[in-house]
Amino acid sequence: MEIKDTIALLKSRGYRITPQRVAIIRILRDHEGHPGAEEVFRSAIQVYPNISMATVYNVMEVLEKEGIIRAIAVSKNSRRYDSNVKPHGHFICDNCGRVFDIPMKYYEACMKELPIELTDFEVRSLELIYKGTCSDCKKKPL
Amino acid sequence: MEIKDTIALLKSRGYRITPQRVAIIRILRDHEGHPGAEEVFRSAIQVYPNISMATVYNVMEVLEKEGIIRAIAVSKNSRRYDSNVKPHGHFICDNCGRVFDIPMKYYEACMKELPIELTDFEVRSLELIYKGTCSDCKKKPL
DNA sequence: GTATCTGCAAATGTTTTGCACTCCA
DNA sequence: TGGAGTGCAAAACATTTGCAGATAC
Repeated sequence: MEIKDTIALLKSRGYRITPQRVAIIRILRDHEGHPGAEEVFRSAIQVYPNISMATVYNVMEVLEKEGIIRAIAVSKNSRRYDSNVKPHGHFICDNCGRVFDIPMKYYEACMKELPIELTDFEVRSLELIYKGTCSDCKKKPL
Repeated sequence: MEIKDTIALLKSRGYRITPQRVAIIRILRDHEGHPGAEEVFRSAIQVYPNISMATVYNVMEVLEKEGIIRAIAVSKNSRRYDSNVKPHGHFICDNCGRVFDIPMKYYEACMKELPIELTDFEVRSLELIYKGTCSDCKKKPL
């Protein structure tokens, strides 16, 4: 999604367009991988030296709630964000922590596979998470 | 798996069989749902009033490492444990936090669906996580 | 006997909160 | 101008760690 479309969406939902929010949206769009809050903060502070982690978390929460980004629970205490909200899976390397996108062929099928007794459930998201060791980490002896 | 088999397995891997470990294994076997560390602790303390959270975490880590249980990242700071290690997915209710087991028909297929550029990756686990609202929570107005 | 395990308390790291100030609409 | 948003510092929270003493084998 274009930055101006994201901003228009937020505006239409009653959010104020602050420079910090715009900066973070831009950072996420320009970021290659799957940054965590800390990483977003480090980029944001270059633009707004006074920005705080609280604001980063605040903005990320808004963006997630509005479906503009997706949060990935990588491990016990660390979440990463993905600005690609189209259905796909993730491979998380237990060693280096990097996150890789994986296609998700069976998305539609998985969305329909809730057993009968759970038909009243409302599914809002579906996550497919592979964990293991990436090829780079496999090469390193330790 | 039978309790005595679990114990035999741990013993064969060089772990000591302490009464705390046996108690926790028993608690997990008797537990219906998907308890968190706190819940396991509350049960364990009935049997061993001196047991500490550190021990619970220690035991859970051993059990997870040895493939006896599975950890599920429910949300930012909360993990649940599942003593059913056969491939299946989970539905997590965003409202009440309960975890429901979901069959996973495409497990084998998903395990094989890594794209060519990721063929050197070693997959150790696969998680399918549905999130949304369970039927009970949908009934309650708020 | 001794290396592993436990229990305690303190530390860690991430995320959240309270509150005064700021600034977008 | 007024209320949503920010920044700060402190709090909250689950989880981890260091270490002395206990204990399985």
